[in-house]
Amino acid sequence: MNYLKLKIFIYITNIYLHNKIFGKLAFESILKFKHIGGDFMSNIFDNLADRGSVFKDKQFLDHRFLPEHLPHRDEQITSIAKYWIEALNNVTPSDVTIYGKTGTGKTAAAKFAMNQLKEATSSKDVYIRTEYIRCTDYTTEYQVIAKLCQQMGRDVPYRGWTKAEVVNTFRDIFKKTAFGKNMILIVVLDEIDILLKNDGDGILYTLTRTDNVSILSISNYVDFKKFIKSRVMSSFRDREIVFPPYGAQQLVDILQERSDLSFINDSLENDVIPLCAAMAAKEEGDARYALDLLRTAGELADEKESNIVYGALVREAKDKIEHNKITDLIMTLPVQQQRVLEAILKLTMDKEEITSGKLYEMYEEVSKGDSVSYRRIFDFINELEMLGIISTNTISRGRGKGRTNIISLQCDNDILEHALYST
DNA sequence: AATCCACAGGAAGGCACGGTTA
DNA sequence: TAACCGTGCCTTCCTGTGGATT
Repeated sequence: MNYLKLKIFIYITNIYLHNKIFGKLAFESILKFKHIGGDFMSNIFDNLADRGSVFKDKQFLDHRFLPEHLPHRDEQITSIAKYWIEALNNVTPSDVTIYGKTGTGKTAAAKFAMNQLKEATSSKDVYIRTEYIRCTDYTTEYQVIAKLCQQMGRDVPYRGWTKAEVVNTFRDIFKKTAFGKNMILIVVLDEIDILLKNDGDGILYTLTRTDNVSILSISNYVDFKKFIKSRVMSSFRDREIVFPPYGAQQLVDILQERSDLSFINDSLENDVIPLCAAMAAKEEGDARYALDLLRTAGELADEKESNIVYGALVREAKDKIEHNKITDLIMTLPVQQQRVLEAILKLTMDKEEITSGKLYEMYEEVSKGDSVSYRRIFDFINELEMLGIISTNTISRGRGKGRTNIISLQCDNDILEHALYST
């Protein structure tokens, strides 16, 4: 195992050095060439930039871009504001939970509300702080609290201290605030389900038991509360706000607004936006996906040196996005999980029905001695299912035949094969 | 209704690694 | 330096369970 890690390290080091040496050489030669050539050759970046584009400014199509106005989310934002308004009267607001599938504007709405609150605070005599934390980046209680301390100006190492020390440092912030006023802290925990699944409900226990802290949790799943034990649940009395998926017409409105900002006038054919909206509406009203489609279609138009975006490009963009999404996902998976996929792929090609037991046999064969336990593979299977690469169906075949999972691939064989063996 | 298989899946703990503190 | 601590990755051990068959 250590040997393997060493090998990977050497491999990465080689790539790094290779890039460093040859990358530098190539870069220098370009510089030199330009110097010698004078007017003969202009800068390569200018050349690329000079080529026509359907875009004015792509950044508005990024799902992270926060527009000044969020279409069709007024109701939800108002709900958040109704709870948070307490803070302006120097009362800690109640905890709020936001549910909704991906791309329903949860994060945008929360950030929007944060900004609005900040504006409202400036004219009032209160001290309110809002902190946003994405739980995919900070996956344990320790990390979240440490991050909160850091954002509020306390130097906390990201390892080495006990949990209690960090929590005490965090609580200490509330004791001495600069202005002699007590501070109200609103913590936005985005994708909290990941944190709870990973590290249990300790974070909620700590935060709910700290005075003047209000939590806004954002979750993709309605049932994330199953991770919260009753001792914590009793002090986490939250108000729930649901973000329904966008309908096709609502997506059209969103896309229209963004495309006016990002595309050159008249570069979109009439059917492009409705098509993106319809496709994304099928994907559970995912606005992020709709924006991706539109941007990728535009990029394809640039690639083909077309000065308009037309319907067929949207369909092409769809394939490209799917393909890239799966390939990226698989290539960044840990080695053992890739082996599980390899085993599933082999069994699929043999047209065998894949049960957990059979899969483990094949996995052991694939990994040639360097294998992990069955229990571990079982967790991998669940993780792969969460990622949507495979699907499982638990069935029971009765006396003498037992209960098992039937596993099947959810993505195209060829894409998987390509992604697995190209690394 | 009882039975029984092949697992599912929870709990707990080991270990290496990278960090801090005294 | 030794003694701690959090964390990711993994194993071991264990109990729970759906439903066709008996």
